[in-house]
Amino acid sequence: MLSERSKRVLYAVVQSYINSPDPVGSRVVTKRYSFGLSPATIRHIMADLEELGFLTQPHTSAGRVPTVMGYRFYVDSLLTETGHHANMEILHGLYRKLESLKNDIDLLLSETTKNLSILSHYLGIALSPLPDLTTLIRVNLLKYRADKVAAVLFTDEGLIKNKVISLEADITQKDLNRIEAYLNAEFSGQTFDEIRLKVIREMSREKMRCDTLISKAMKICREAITSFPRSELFVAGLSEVIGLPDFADLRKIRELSRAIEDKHTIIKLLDKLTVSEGVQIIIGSENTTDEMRELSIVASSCKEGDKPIGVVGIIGPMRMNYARAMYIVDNTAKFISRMLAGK
Amino acid sequence: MLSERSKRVLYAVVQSYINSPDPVGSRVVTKRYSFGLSPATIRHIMADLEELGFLTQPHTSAGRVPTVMGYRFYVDSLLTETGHHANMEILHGLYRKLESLKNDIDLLLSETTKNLSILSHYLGIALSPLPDLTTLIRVNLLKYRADKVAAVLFTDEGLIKNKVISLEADITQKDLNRIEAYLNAEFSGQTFDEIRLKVIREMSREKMRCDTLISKAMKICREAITSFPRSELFVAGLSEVIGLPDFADLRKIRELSRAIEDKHTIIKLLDKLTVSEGVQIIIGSENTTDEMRELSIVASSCKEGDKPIGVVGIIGPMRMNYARAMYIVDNTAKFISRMLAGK
DNA sequence: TTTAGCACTCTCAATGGTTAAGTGCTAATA
DNA sequence: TATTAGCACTTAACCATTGAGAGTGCTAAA
Repeated sequence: MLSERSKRVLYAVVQSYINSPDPVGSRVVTKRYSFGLSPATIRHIMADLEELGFLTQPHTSAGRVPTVMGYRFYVDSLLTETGHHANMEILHGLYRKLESLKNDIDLLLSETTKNLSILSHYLGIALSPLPDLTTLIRVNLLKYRADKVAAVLFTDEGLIKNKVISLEADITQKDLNRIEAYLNAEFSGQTFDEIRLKVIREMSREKMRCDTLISKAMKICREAITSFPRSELFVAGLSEVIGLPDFADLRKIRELSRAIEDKHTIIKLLDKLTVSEGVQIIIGSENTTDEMRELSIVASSCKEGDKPIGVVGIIGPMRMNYARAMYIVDNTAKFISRMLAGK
Repeated sequence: MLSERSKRVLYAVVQSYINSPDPVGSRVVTKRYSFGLSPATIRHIMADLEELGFLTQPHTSAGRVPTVMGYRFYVDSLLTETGHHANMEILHGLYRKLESLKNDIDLLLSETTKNLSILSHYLGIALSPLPDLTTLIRVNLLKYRADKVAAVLFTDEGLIKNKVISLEADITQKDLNRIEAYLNAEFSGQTFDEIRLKVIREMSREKMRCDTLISKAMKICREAITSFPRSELFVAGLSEVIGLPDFADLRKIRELSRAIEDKHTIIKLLDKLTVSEGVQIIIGSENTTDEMRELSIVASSCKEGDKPIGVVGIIGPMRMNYARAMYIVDNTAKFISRMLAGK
């Protein structure tokens, strides 16, 4: 439907615009990219591309700028290309430093976002896995002061969380040990989601039987699990983004920083990407979220074996260096996956 | 040295400028504040105040704006005033919601920063206490996978931290229990600082004796303690600050967000305030830090009894509503102190 | 099908004039 | 002597105008 020549022109326009934020006119296309055609011809082609929805002009006498469709075309043709062998030794240098954080996923992800933002000059983001899908390996209950218990939850992701639980009544460590054994027997190996359900069911039944030990166990379990932090979002590099010509407007920065503070919006977006394979790209209004309609996301999920372990990515302007971003995100995700696989 | 009349004028100028960001001229002073003097006289006084360094003009034909000295005068006279009884029921409403977080200081502080920024429309900040001064209550070591140990550290601040430690050799839970008992006997009740020192001394001695159990214990202890997170900084409300007329300039926002990302700068500043009593105010370049030379800090430390538990505060422009900020920070600090005291 | 030529449109930067605010100074006043 | 009125001066901010420059679409010729 699109002639080979039109494609080449479109590609050139997008690339030129990504390189510098000036609307690109017919002249620069002929000059910088050797088509062997005059500006007039290019104009014709560009007019066609505009009619088809790939380009727009900010105003009548300006050059053209890609639309979401235009970026999408560009990105899709990037995806079919064979891997970019840009030389980024820095990347490996940076990630080598992270090896020592293997044991602390939160810290690992938070450092990773910093790396992402340093490398890309955009916003680095990372989402730790949804607790629903992580499975519990073991619980340990430790008495802490008279009426408080620290529950230590071990999960299959190397993630360990603790939570202090207040009890009305005093409790002995011995009782705790029995509760602990019971909880482990009952719930270990199951996902948090399953456990949540079971606890709710059990609790409604327990009311009748009134077996204090088990009901206490359930109470502790519920406290520990319901308060288990939702999947956590790490963000870094806002200062990189401020200063980009695309964010010259204060309002845009404000919107972005609000989105970062909300976290909710971004988490929902990334959540969808947890399961998908490879680098995912969402361009501008492809995003249904309103705050994101002028931003693009390049993200990839990390896996430990088959299990999704989190999402890492970059948020930047639509006019993003997609090739570079994809390269960075892809390698980062692979690096983390490999590291967590223990290799 | 400053006549009573001059003081009143200076106070009026600062207050007027805080209320709206226009340089204040002699006319508005006479109009809004009833001095019973003509603009000409006020001009004389303001010229004197400028010569003394309390005021400046942005340009020849503009009104006057307070200097750091001017703000300092204003704030100092605020401090001598009796408490402001502004009615802020919202404040108490907000903080009631935090009661449930008593058991998780990190979460508590992070929510507090949000409250601070909502209430003040400036940047809310909170610093968790320096680990050097917190004392260890107990250690528990839990085996986790074959060659990994989870160390759970209980401190006197309700703060519980865990840390996964990788060992070269396999170890049984039984050995762990003995190590645990040893560590508790040796170190419980001491500050992290003291423990750090002891461990270092012990380790150099251990090399000779080569008692594997103790040397293992020391290794674990060092790992667990040295990696104990430094005092953590929580920040919220950047989007509140963007949009303030004082931050119309993109560069300022960029500087601020860089300072937030660094954390280091702000931590160092707040650290000094940990020990001091009551609300502390640092205005603009009173700050030796360069990034902060156009910002003011209003902060107060929280105490549990005598023990400093952290610092909460607000960062905003020099042209800050100090009275309000002081009120908010003071009450927040007191609220948290009270809550942690168990009342 | 491509291209040269041309009139048209629009932004951007510079210009200049006007207004309004606020000052400092001087001289008169209480 | 302290205060005030009056006045000339300075400056930023606003507005309209202008011209340059860039890029377009259209038409007609190659």
